[in-house]
Amino acid sequence: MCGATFLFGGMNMITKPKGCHDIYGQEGRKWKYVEEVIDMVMKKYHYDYIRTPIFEATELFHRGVGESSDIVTKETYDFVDRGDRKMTLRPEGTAGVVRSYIENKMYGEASQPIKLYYNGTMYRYERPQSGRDRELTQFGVEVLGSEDPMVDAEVISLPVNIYKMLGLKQIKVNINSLGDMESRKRYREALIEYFRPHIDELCEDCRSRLEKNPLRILDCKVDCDNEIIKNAPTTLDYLNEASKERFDKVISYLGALGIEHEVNPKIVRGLDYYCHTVFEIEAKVEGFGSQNVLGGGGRYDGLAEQLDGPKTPGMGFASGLGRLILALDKEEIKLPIKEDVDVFIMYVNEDEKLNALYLTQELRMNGFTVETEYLGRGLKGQFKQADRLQSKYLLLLNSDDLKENVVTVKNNKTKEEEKIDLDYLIYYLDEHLEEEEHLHLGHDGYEYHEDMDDEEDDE
RNA sequence: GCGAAAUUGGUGAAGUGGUUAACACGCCGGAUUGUGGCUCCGGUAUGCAUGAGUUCGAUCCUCAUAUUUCGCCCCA
Repeated sequence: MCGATFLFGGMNMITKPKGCHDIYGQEGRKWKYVEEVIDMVMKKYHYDYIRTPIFEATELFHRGVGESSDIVTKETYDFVDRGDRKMTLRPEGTAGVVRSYIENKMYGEASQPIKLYYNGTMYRYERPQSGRDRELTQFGVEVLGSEDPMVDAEVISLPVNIYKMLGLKQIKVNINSLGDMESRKRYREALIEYFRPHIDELCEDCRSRLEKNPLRILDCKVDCDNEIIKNAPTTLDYLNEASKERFDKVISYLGALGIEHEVNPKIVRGLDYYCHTVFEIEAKVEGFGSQNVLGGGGRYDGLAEQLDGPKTPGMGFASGLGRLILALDKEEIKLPIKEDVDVFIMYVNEDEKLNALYLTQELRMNGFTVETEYLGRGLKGQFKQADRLQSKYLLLLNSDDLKENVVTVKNNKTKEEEKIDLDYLIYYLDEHLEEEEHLHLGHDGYEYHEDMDDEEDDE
């Protein structure tokens, strides 16, 4: 009694860190399901799973992601370890994967290009709000070693197809090209020249962006209706011939894949390593909030070299799992999550309990999902519990029956029950549960939603 | 980093400067001594985010802190 008061009333309860979440129960099942779909699609696209450390040397992110991005300059979780090494919890996935590619000399592997996918937590010290957490889960891919524009199209199609497969409908793909390094540099200079005379007409934030990251002025929300921004030169005006051709190919390949998209010159992306193709996928569903970018990515042909690796073209995307699930919720998409139990084993006395324990293991080892009683409840309570778990069959153990090597098996839907010989039990359950499976098959499993192939033109 | 709102049991919530803080759901028990899901009856134990202040007295008023939510910034 005192203990309870002490624990719950007296002390400050320890809570989860700001901007983090405990995911469990129905929410946990949703995450698990979505991750299963991701794994399945990645397998079909033949991407290899990679798992890199959650923390890396701080320098990796400064050299990789870039000094001008906010993510690195003021949003990282940094710490010094006991050996005085400067470490950082990864704020994004690409830098670590490319580091691993170089360190493990994957460029030397026989099978090229290297196609990798990851799914893991990232950390950013930000002010939390809807769709933005300090610990976030992202899945994504990196393709290293091919500069074929087809790769760009494939990488864009991947998240789009995952979203569609999950049933998401209201999404929009924005795509743009920054051009190669030369185009990008020329554009940046032109942009500064263009904005400099108008600097006083822009908002305060934009003034500070001018030298540091002028591309970002383009998607300023304060000034988005400002004529100066509307009339600013776009990246596309500054593409050289080769870059322009390349971009046209990406667009045409996307068309071949049936991926609806819009060329939006305002998409510039925040991370320094991008060149050529950049894209973002927005959730357009009502009431989603301001953090509506589900995923994005682009090409980063210079990154490997910047990290002291061989010059290697790269293309990737990252998508926020939390935001994806938020979008699924907002579109009220029911995921086919199965959580029901095949068999609930009921018992009352100690002798029956021993048999229950044995049978529980036996059935589990034979592939059934089995639950039993752990709290010493009476039969009434056990029936209730079995219903809560939506158990398909009930096993009632009875000392007298056990002497004759039989148990009562009750179909919890039809309420029919019969006594089954223990030696025959597994065969019996197998047969009866299989019938149930057939009924479910239409609703379960992964299937394309009808609108997957026929796109409407509502743009 | 800046701005706004919120925080009442296991859950959803109503409410008040003053003896026992509604109601509902859930859970546990009983009616039904080993066949439940309906119904009826009872129970759910010093619970109003944390800390300080004002007051004879605070869940309520004030301040601080934490967390959550929403927006800015930025991003997935």
